Amino acid sequence: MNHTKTPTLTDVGRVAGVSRGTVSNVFNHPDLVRSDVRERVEAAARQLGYDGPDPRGRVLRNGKFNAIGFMPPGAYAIADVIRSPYGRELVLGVSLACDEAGATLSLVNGTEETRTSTIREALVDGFILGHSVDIDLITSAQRRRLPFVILESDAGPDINSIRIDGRSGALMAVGHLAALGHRHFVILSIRRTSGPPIVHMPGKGKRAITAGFQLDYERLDGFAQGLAEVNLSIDDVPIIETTPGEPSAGAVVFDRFPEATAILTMSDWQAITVLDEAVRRGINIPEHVSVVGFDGTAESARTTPPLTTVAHDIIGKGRLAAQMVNENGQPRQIIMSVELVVRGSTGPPR
Amino acid sequence: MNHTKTPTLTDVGRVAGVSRGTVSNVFNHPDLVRSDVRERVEAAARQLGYDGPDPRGRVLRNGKFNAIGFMPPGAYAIADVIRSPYGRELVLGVSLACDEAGATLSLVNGTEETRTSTIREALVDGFILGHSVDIDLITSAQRRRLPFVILESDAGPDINSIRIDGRSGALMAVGHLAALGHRHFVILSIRRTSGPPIVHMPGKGKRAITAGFQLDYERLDGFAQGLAEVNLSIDDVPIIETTPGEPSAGAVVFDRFPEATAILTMSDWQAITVLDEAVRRGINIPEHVSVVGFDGTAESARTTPPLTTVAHDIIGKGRLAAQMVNENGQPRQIIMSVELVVRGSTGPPR
DNA sequence: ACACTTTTTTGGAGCGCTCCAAGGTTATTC
DNA sequence: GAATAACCTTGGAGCGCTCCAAAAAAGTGT
Repeated sequence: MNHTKTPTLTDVGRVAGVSRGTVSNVFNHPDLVRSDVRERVEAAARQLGYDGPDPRGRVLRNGKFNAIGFMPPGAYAIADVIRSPYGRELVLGVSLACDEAGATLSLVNGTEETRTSTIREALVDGFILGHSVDIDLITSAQRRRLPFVILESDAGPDINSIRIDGRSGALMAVGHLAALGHRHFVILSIRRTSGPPIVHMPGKGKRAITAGFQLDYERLDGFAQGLAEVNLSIDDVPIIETTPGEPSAGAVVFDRFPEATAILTMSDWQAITVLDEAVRRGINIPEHVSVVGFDGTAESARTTPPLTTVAHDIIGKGRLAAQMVNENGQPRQIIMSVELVVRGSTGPPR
Repeated sequence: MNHTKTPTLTDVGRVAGVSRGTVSNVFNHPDLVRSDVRERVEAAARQLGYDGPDPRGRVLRNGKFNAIGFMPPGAYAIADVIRSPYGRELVLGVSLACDEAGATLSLVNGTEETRTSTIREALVDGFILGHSVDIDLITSAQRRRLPFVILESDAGPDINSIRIDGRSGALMAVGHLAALGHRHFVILSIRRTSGPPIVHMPGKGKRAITAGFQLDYERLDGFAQGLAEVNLSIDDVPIIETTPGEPSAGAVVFDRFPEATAILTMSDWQAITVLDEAVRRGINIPEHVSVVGFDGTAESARTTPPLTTVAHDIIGKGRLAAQMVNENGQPRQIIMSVELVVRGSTGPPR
């Protein structure tokens, strides 16, 4: 146990008989320093156990952290992001871009209350904010005068955002199923609060939205439009609001709506839990019921049967988000296209 | 675009007619400040667009980042960690502990060359180092005088480490298969460099280890011991060194070693790729061949059939690692127990 | 050996903050 | 209304560093 305080540039300089500035140069601009001096300094550093300039001082002086922060939306924690097939693919993309830029990726958590102070205090040069329009968060981020990008929300022309064309995706999903002949749908929408699935029986008006994000409304809109195109009304379709990954989602669908032949979801994860429940019950997919996922995660290709899903380039989205933060240019609003990937989980109705 | 420089505590103080220290108190110890003064300061802050003390100054003054760093081992990048079922579960555990401690989780990348400088410069109060015994990295971390934990490597009594009892796990895996009657094994060991699977035909001596980590040797040892207990020699067992996730692993096994009835792996991910290949070929598991995974990831329970695997509490390990870093107490070496979870991927030989 | 150029080294300034001892103010008590 | 206690505010010190203008040293040419 060594209780002397950790050495600083000045200490090393004293031992080596040079000034603080020279020691700094040895570590940051070695070519500026005569080689014998450099060696003397290095020897002194070694002797003192000095391992290079303390990042704290450097950060204050340079004004940069060389890190970008990723903050999950709403009530989600980083752990939820990692658990989710979509979330981890997104983070993967971000991490790739950080890697390329030589930056660190900080995963910052924030409960509802601490969120804004986290934004204020995070040691980052910019932020990626998960799909959230929380106005407080945005003003907080703006105050900090750091570049940031919002995912899956359009916050106006002054704010960087990247989102997918979820409405078209939803439309394509319905179109595909309708073309196969389906008339009996169930929609799994995303519950943004914690708790068991909420079943919204057919009925008029805005249902299924306890506290939705923009992407939820868009997809629901797309579903509605797609249904309208085949002379069905979303008002006649049951909507189940469920947390992705919630294992009981499938059970609710099969128990409550046995007549449904097609299940529309808003995430692959939801679709996967439905598939899991189908296996448990010996229900054949797609013979008995068709299932469509959303996002096109890597997992969607590996299920049995592989999932038909509305895919987009999640990794690319994460990567682009990180690049936008790093570049810190004019605000852009990017809408990424989606693609219906038809695989084995959809077929004609029974 | 506002080109005046960002305001500081002093600026706010000047506008509010109080000292820098009082402004600091308003943000950090509001209870110490008379309420009318506090309001005046808050008004001034609002007017100037000051959003609280700059973290840069705070960090230098306080000496803490309130963050811990996670660095993947060897040549792996953060992206690889997130891709791997094991890795992401580990990070999940770390993130849970960080969340509890109100700390940020920094995912720090480092190529072979930049690794040590990354350690030197990362804005963290401590590190979790992936399963690696790289001595340079350890000295680097020690130099920085920050607490750190190494996973899956014992680096001596002065260094925090957490590892599982992989040898016993491997032993149990072999024991289980032998008890079922298996005599024809193939081992999938982990290739730590990139590239296609390397097949090591039966033969004496240390095979299958291009550049192994401690955990690789331990598990191989456990396999050897288990085989010896049923009068088999690991020297007679083919060993295939393969990167987890490498999709061709299964093909190599089935093509080259059709006589094998039991496949031992060192990770669930490897086992899962074998299962995938079996599906592709119409090979029934476990009727035709038994497969054992390693680690007991969440994924292992969801395969078809569910995977028999040597499980341990990965999330708990990540969480504990983060706690050890945060607590910064006496160095400890922790060995976590493993458990053989028998599921559907193992059965009697054909 | 001197003037001049080039290469190295120096140390002050300042990044923005929090701590803390000391001084100032207000409230309470007798 | 003075003495005492409780509460607030102040501003110097210092965290460790990098930048930069200027000084010093080394090199070059005549």
